[in-house]
Amino acid sequence: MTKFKRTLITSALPYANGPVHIGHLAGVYVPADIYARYLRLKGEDVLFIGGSDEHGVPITIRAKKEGTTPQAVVDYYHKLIKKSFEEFGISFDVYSRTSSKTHHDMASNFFKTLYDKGEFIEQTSEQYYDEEACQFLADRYITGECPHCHNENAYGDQCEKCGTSLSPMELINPKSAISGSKPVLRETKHWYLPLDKHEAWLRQWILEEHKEWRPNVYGQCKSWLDLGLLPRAVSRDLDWGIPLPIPNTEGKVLYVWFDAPIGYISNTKELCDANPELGKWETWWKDDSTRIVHFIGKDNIVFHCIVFPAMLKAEGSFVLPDNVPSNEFLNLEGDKISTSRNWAVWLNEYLVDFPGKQDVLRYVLTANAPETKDNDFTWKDFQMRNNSELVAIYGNFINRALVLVQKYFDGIVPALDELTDYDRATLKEFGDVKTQLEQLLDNFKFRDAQKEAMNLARIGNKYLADTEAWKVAKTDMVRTGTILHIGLQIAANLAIAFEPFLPFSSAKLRSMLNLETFSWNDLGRFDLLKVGAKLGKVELLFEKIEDADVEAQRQKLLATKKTNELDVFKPTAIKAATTIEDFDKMDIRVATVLECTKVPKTDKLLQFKLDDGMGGRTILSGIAQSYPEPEKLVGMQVCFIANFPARKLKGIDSEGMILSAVDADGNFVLVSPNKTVKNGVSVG
RNA sequence: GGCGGGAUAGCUCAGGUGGUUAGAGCGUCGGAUUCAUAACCCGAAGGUCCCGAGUUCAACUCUCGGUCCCGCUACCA
Repeated sequence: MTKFKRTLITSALPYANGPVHIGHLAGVYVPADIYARYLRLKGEDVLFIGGSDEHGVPITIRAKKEGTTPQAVVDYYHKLIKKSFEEFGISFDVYSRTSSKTHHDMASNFFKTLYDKGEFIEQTSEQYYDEEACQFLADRYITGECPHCHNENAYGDQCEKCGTSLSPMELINPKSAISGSKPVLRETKHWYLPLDKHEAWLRQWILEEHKEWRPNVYGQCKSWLDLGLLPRAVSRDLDWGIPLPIPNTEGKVLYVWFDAPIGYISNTKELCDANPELGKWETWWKDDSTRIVHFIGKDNIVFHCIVFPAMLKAEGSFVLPDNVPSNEFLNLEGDKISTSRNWAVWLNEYLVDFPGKQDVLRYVLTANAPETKDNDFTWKDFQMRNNSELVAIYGNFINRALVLVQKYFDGIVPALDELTDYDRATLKEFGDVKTQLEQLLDNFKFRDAQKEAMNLARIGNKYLADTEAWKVAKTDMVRTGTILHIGLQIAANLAIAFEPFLPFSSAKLRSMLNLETFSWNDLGRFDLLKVGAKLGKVELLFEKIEDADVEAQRQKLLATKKTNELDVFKPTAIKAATTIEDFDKMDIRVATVLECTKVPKTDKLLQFKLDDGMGGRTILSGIAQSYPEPEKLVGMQVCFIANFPARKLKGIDSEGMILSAVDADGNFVLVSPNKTVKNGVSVG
C-alpha cells in the first residue's frame, strides 16, 4: 500500500446501446465514485476514468433496426449516459468514448505493437456469411432449428428451449437474424491472443500474489485458470469498429472486447493531454508506483483479470491492476434486470420521478449493494431506507441540532464551556469513526462504511436525547451552548463523513453550516465550526417518500411486466388436423358453480361443486393462482367436459375438466356462456 | 456434467484458527420523551446459523454427500 504514489480508478465502460440503470450504478459507478471521492478528500493523487463503449455487433444491429447509423446510435446513448452520470454526481475526471480519435489511435497502436512483437497467432476458419447483408454473422445472429429438441427458434450459441449450447454449424436450416436469408459458409482469417501462453504467470500473479481479491473474483479466476485458457480471437469481420492496422484486412475490425479496455488508457491520455498539470498519461499506466483499480460487474471478471492483463503484459510496458473489486448483480423486485425486457429502473427516468433525490438512490444502492452476492432492489425497501434512515436518523439529527441553535442562539455557533465526562466520551466515540471508516473504505467495504457514517448521526441523536438541551435551556444557557456546540461539530463531521456517499446532501449541509473548507483529515475534530460564526439557512436535508410515490413505481413495473408478456406472446402452432367426428366425442356442457374452495395443501387446485342439471358433480381444476378468491366464482356458469373418466386428485374424485383460456401471461380465465343457459346443456 | 460464489432473525446483510447467552440495521411490540419531518432515545420479543452424515470432549464454523439460487464452462445423447 505504501509503495503507491497515485491511484488510477476505472469503472467498466457502459455499452452505448441503451441508457444506464440502477444495476450499473449499484454494481460499478457508485462504489467507484465513493472510492474516488474518498481518496480525493484525503488529498491523494487520483484519477477516475470512465467512458462509453461504442463498438460491437449489437450497436450495428440496433442501427439497422432503427434505420439509422451506428454512429448516430452511439452519439445518442453516449450523451444520455454521460448526462445521467453527471446528474448522479459520478465524479469522473474524464468521461470519453471509444469512437474518439484518441482511442482509435491508441487501440490501433496497441494492436500493432502486439502484432509486430508476434504476440498473436493467425487462424483461418469457416464462418457463416450473410450474402444479402454482406457480412459475417456472430453466433447469436444466426437462428435455426435446434438439432436436439427441434425448436425452430434456436440461436447460434444456444437453444433457449432445451438449454443446450450450440455452435452455429449444428443448426438445421440456419437463417440470418439480420436479413432472414440463408447464410453461406465462407473462409475468414482472424488474429488470436494465445492466452494459454500467459497461463503460468497469470496463475502466479492472481492465485499467489492476490489472495486478497474478493472471493467471487478470486474464485472465478481460479475456475478459469483451472479449466485451461485458450487462444481468444481479437478481430472480427464487421464494418463498425477500429480497422485492423495491418495491410490487406479490409472489412476487419478489432474485437470490441479487445478495444474496450484500451479505452481506459485512451481516456486517460485524452485527459492528461488536455490538462498537463495532471502529468503524462504514461505515468498513470506505466509507472509501477501507480495503483490501478478496476471497478466492474461480475460479468466482466474474466476480461479484467485475465484477458486485459494478458494484453498489457504482452505489450510489455504497462503495469497490472492491483485490485478488481467486482460486485455481483442487483435484481429488481425479485427479477433479473433486463434491458431488452425493459425490466429496470433507468437513471434518466428516476430523476424525472424523483427530482433532486440522487443521494437517496445512491444511499439505497450502497446500503444494499451486491458486494458478496446478488441482491434485490425493491421500492418498498427504497422508501423504508429513505424514511427511517436518511430522514429519521440523519436528516432529523441535523434538523433538531440546527433548530435548537436557531431557537436559543439565533443561528450563531455558541461557545464551548466546560466538558462533562459524557461530552468527552461522545467526542471520543465519533473520533473513532474515522479509523473505522478508513479501514472499511480501504477494503472496498462500502456498504459497511456507509453504515458507519450513519452511526455518527446515531451518536448525535443519542447525545441530544441524553443531554436534553431544551430542558437545560430553562436554567443554564452556558451549558446549553456547550451541548449545542458539540451538536454542531457532530453535524460538521457528518458533512465530511458522508461526502463520498451522499455528495449532494453534504454540499447542502455544508451550506447550512457555512462550512467552506473541509478535508477527510478534519474528520473527528470538533473545532470545524468557529464560535460566533453565523449558520446558513436551515432546511430539511431529506424529505419523506410517500406510499403513493413508490406505489406508482411498482405499478410502472407491473405494466412493464404485462407488456412484456403480451409482447412475447405468439399463438402456438395449429395442431394436426382433426375431424368433426373427433370433436363430437367430447361432451362439453354448461354448469353453475355451487361451491368453490381451495383444496388444502395444494397451490393450484380449486374444488368446484357444480350444478350440472344432472344431480351435480365435483371437479378439480388447477387454476387457483388465477383466482385467489374462489368463493367469488359461486353462481357463475362454466363449461366442462362431462365424459372424462373420474380421476382421483388429492383423494378427491374429479369428474371432468373445467375449460379455461390460458392468457399470454399464463393466467387462467374461465370460459363461460355470455348469457345464462340451462344447466346441463351441450356446447358444440 | 465440471467449476466458482451464495444459503444465518419477518426483511437486507455481518460473522467466526471449532469452545460459555450467534450479531447489526430496518420492521414488530413495550417504555420514556417532546428540540425534531409521530421523528429521536431506552428496552424486549424473534434464529434446529439450508438438509443429512462424519471427524471431535465440543460444529453454525472443519470433511463428505444432498437440495435450492446466481454465474462461468463442457459434453454425452
